[in-house]
Amino acid sequence: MGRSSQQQASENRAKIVETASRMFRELGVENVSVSDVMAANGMTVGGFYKQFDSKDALVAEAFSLAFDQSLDAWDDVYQQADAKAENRASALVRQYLRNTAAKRRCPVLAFAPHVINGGADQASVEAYKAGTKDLFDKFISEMKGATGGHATPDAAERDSMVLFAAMVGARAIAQAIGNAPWVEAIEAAVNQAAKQQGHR
Amino acid sequence: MGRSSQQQASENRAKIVETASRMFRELGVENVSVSDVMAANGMTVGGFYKQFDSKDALVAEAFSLAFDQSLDAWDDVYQQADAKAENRASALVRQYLRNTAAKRRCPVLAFAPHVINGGADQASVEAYKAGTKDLFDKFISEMKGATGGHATPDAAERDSMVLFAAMVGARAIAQAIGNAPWVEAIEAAVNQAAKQQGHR
DNA sequence: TGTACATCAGTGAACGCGCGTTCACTGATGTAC
DNA sequence: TGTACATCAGTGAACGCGCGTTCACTGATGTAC
Repeated sequence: MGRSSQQQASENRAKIVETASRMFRELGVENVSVSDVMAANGMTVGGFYKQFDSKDALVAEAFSLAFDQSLDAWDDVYQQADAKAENRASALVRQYLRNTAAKRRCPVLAFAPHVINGGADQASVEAYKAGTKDLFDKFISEMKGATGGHATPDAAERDSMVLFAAMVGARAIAQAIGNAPWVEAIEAAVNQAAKQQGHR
Repeated sequence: MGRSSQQQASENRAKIVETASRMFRELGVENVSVSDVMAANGMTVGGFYKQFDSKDALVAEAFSLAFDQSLDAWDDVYQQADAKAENRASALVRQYLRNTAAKRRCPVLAFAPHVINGGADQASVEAYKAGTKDLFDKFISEMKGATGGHATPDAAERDSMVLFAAMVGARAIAQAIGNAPWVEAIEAAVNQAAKQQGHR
């Protein structure tokens, strides 16, 4: 096991970021060690520091990747909704709430503990803030297309913001509580609100 | 420093739970060590295990206390709203979103990382689930008093659930992002929705 | 193109650190007479 | 009530463990001639 080629090293580096992004989303940053990430790629821990300055540096890159993937996933949902001539708000909310795959957890929620509790360095915090705002903007701007029956454009935008907060909140509660009738009722209510908002 | 009296020991135990509950809410369970809690009470770590079986046992008691305190705080908000003949939904949502004191963080959000990531034992998880459902029930049942202009009672209850999710989601985002215009816009939108829902 | 050497991606043991927990000990409190 | 002894709340050092990071080392890769 001597030196790897530059191309191989570059591929390994990219795989490490992808693996870390997935594991951080699934288990939380604090519950995934550098050794865990390296082992998941069939490598040992020492080599990590040839590619990254620190775990913090990996976290920042993993955050950015996760938000990019989420933005792409939202695009896909919108396109599928358009293809079926379906309400975009309803499709996105339904997909967001239905998504129980741990690997695809919403980065806004999955990374929040690391950001809130001061464990994240400046670059990671900025990646988190930028990524969260990008998702919010995508949600709000797409919702604007469905303002038809609203009293005013301002009212439509306010309703979109409430729906965004409700979508995130419902998912946060569902993740923490798990399957329970009252949680499913919240999810159903948010889905219903998304459906109605699109039709107004 | 020999043996303390039974009364003193009992008071110390209660203070430890109170301190732990406050620190867990403020900093997160994972970021507060048993030593931290004991030091905050002017004690050393060894004595902890004369009063508790484990950190997990303390966590479960601290969770229950935090939810009890939140329920009491919500009662206070309702009573103050009633005294001013103010909309209960609006008063609670405004207070919930305005509350930036770290010591009084919403336990639903503050404890979620510990529960979601598998760090919590069974007793703690059950205390969390029960406490969260209690807060939800208090919110929904009080909101039912304001169903006046709704199409159906079902629609009113659905709107209450959406508002609860939006309130929690808005607070989660605000805690993670901090002060930003778009976050304040979300909070304003949720406050507005609470005001309108009460009047319908 | 072939050769000699420098480079450096990856290895795996070791470091310091903080954590939850244990333990021998202390001495004031509680109890039996 | 007073005395002798057992109890046990709290002390503070120590344990094992996993973490992020460092380091001497390996040997295939990259480069200079």
